[in-house]
Amino acid sequence: MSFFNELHWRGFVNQMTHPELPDILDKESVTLYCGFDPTAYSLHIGSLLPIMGLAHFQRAGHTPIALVGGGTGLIGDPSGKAQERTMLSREEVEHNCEGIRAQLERFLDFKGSHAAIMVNNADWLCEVKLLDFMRDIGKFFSVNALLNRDSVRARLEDRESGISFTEFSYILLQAYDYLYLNKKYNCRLQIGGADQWGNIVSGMDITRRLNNASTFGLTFPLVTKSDGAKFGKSEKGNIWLDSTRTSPYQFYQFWINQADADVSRFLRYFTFLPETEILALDEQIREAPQERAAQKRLAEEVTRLVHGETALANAVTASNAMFGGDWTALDAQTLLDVFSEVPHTEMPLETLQRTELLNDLLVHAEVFASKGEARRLIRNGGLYVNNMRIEKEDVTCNALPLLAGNLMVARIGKKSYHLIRFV
RNA sequence: GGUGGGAUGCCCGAGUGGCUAAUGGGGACGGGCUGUAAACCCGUUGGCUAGCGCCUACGUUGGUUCGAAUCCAACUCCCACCA
Repeated sequence: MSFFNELHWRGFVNQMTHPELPDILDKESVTLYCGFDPTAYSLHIGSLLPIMGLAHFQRAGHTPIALVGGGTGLIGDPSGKAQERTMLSREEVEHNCEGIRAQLERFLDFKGSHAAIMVNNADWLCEVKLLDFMRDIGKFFSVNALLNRDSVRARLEDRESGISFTEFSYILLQAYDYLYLNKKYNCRLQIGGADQWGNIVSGMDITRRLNNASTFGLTFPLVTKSDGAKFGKSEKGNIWLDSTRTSPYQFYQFWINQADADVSRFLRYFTFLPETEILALDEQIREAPQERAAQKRLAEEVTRLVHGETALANAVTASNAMFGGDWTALDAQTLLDVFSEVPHTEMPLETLQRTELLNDLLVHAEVFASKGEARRLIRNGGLYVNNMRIEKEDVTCNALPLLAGNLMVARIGKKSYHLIRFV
């Protein structure tokens, strides 16, 4: 399969600027770039598709440039944003850049003949002189055209939020990036999410005029879910790539829980598995959906890619223990490992001895916000301690044996665990 | 600036003197079924209490009344129409 056909088959192609782009990509080695906003210290899985995109290009012999938006991040891209954003301080942006730069480095190969390049647009955007910029770049942008852009027009029509000149001018900066990278690295392709189309086209336009170079653009689709909910969010918030924000266990669980209707698409997007293997997994989902072979494989591949082999192994062990396995006989260290992901309270052993009712203890450990809540849950049959369902509301603490001498594991419902450790 | 309307529990939204911790819907949580799914069914959804019950709550502050989310007054904020 040709490289472009593979991209297409995987569903990476939303729009492209030239119909001849597939040919060029199959015949020549191209330098391309994709930008990442430093809105936080970590990327979340919304950035995973463009990252995979860059990696695919590199594997096919093209040279990827990962651009960290240290300059544009000071302004803020209005694309797809209903409201003016709060500006981040220079220090925050700089700090965020360091974080996402370190993450991006894990996905690309910075050695070899098509070594990836990492750049930060603060390096050139911060050097540009205002009047030069307005004369050299601004002259080529028609305000009439800018006003017609979706991202701008939506904000103009909404009198409540409006748009500041700062965000209005954002597109010029991103266009300038393309111009700069074209000149310096002969970068000829920009890729990005579907919302980046306008920014990409503007960059191509200015590059054609000023560098007299013909360049290309390609966008990826917006990742959607079959139930209409936003991809990449759990009830607890964003799924981050940083293991301190979203633990490898939670990350693994996020993928395990994807719907049958989505998993095939996500395997194409977020793994490097070859077509034959993905088609085989599609088949298994049809034949034996209850096995969830595709979800397991998806979770395994993506967790390994983002967090590495060891973290994956731990996530799998913890998952197996929490869903089905009998962990009550495990020794203290293994228990602590398995439950290292779950909320966890330490309290003195004497608190246990002084507290009579289990309810009071669990409220004390902040497993429940109030005794009423605890009672309600027990009444509904949703509380388990050390893997045993609590049947009565007035169970006393001393009726329950501790695990490994000093541990108590409370479970609410099927999935929510809390570890209490007595010291 | 003028005139009208509104503010209720996580959200929407009923209630217009006692039967109202407050109908209903959504969401959330739990149970059942199942595949750690979807759909569906059931339950729970202010605090303390084993329970009787007690306390706190209907924008804020006062008032009328045996009794107020409900009536009155002032204040704060929102919305609509007019200028």
